[in-house]
Amino acid sequence: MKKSISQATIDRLPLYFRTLQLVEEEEMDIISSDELGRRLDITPEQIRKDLATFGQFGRKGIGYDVHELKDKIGNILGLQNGWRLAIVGVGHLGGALANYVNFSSLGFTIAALFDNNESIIGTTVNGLTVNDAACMKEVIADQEIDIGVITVPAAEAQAVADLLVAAGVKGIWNFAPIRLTVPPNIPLVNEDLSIGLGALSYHMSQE
Amino acid sequence: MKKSISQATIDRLPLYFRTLQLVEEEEMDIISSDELGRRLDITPEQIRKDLATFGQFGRKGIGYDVHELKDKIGNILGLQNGWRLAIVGVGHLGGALANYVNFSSLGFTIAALFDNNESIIGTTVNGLTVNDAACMKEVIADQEIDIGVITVPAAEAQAVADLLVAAGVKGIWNFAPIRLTVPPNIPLVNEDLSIGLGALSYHMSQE
DNA sequence: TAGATTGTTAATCGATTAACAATC
DNA sequence: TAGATTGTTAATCGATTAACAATC
Repeated sequence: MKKSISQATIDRLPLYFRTLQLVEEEEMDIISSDELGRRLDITPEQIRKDLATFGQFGRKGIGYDVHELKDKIGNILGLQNGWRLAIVGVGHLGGALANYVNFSSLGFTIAALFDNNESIIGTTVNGLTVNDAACMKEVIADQEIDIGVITVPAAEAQAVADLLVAAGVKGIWNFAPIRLTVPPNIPLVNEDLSIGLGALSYHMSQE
Repeated sequence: MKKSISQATIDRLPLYFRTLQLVEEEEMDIISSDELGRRLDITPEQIRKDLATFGQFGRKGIGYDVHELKDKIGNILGLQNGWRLAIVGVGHLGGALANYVNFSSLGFTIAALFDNNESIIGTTVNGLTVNDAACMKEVIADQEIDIGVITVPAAEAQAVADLLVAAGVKGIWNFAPIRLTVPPNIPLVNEDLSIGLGALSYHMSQE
């Protein structure tokens, strides 16, 4: 299972997947690495190299079957698992994510919300009632949650991560701007907005 | 001006900056690359290499002056410019960003909001009145906006980018899941949530 | 002096790009 | 057959890691 695929390759797969979804809606049946690359600003060689990591998906002289390639990439990414998410911290960002529609097109379901603020617990966001964070263990088991999304302040994030791991989530998506420590078998992805904004500022200063 | 610093290095600078801010609050005056690396899960060699790209900031046998290094990195990132942001698209995500507090600690100011939805125009979010997107050019000039933040649906994102560029913004931070085309002198950073979520799903599927 | 730690050069590792045979 | 396009190997490029002299 440990084939050591480069993170750069993995990070491009969702882009391929999303573009293939769009291409599918345009009712194209075949696409070349050239056309896919043109749409994503990625070289066709790079795309063929990425795909070759996982097998042979195309036909020489023809290109790739759009439906088939989309499904294959979806399977590589594990989207068929239909992962269920719980958002911990229903502030502005957590609330926005609870309403984010693009998740469902990738096969994810937001299935539970948590907060520890009395004035937020019990309210309804996008059809889901906000649970008391104290009930995390039961609700996560009950709702068969796979992924914990952390949108609490940095100071509380590690404690929330610990609770989520104890409750049995299989992965963590962290929006708090802090390094978390989790067991090595629990994948963790950090979404750090200050990196992008900082990089933008840097490039704007170079002109 | 084109020294071609690696993007990987640039992306780590905001992490260094933020950690130095925290260390400063702890009233530490000196920090070693070892300690900084421990806090960020980055090797000390990597940190010294990154910093060496921009000059000599430390003292052999001693370490780095926390205040001085923080200021130097802030200047490299251009944070002293006090960039002013405008958010276009005050839906859930745009609204969340408008309320996001971490921006100000990096020296950014959210100075204008835009939408084209009649029922949102004129409302107040975090103390700012939402402007009609039709007035973008005047408001952006008036408010001296530097950065346009795009939080509209993918289908509208390119048109918004064109408007922002025409209005004179110096950089674009794009949250719409689509590749935008902007003039080469306008830095563009894409914030694509499906990459992180896709990568998380991939890693969870490998266990 | 001994210990600590930087800045920098050299070595290694890994990712991207180029080239092209295979083949539809 | 001629043109198109993949899959894969080789070449290049760039980033990280290791090592260590300089020096506080």
